[in-house]
Amino acid sequence: MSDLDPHVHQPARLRILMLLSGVDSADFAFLQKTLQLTKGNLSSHMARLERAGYVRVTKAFHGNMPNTSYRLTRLGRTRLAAYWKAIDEIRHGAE
Amino acid sequence: MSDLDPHVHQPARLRILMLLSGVDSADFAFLQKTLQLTKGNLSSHMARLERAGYVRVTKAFHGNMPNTSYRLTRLGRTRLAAYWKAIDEIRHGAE
DNA sequence: GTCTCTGGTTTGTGGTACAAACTAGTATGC
DNA sequence: GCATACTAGTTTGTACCACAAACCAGAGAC
Repeated sequence: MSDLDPHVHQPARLRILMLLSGVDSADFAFLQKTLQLTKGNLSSHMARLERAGYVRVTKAFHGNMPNTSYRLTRLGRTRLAAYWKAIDEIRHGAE
Repeated sequence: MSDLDPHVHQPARLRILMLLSGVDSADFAFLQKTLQLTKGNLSSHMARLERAGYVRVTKAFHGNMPNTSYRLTRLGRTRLAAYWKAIDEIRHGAE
């Protein structure tokens, strides 16, 4: 009975992870705009995902402007897949 | 973008609702045993689901022993279905 | 200069999941 | 009958966490 990873099982983070799983990399502004999260909220979710090792953060400057971008790690990808598997088990009664 | 109902989007409650969706009615002891929750935890989840109108509680006596049983309401059933729909949207990028 | 905008992080608060402690009553020794 | 243990739950306390508001720092506009 594989349990639902609490890092993934949270609406905002699930969306973040799904988005990242399709784009190779995305920056803070893009994530905030597409997911409609407040900056503070997004910031703390990303910090959490980073601490958990699910995303890698890259801070750089575009011209003079700071820019933070995120990419899913292999671990993050694995855990996301495992999450969907666990969801399917709950949904379809697998053991 | 239908959001994930927080009453449903919680591991224990999701399991409870899925279990109830398949059995017409189940009592406290059965839920506790099959879902491996502590009594306190199960009690508060059920109280929450009742307050939300997702389950109906029936208290009765079996012989001399008190017995509390739960059944999914129509609302609960609807919301559970909506939850899976919302999950699918996140999973498959529907709008 | 100073005002405002971009790009975030830190802080405070309210809500909540959880288990431990408790309550209420029932069966079981002895 | 009196205590001991078990059934069937509920209440309470704690620790965590999601969220937004407030904050910080630099950049461009005027």
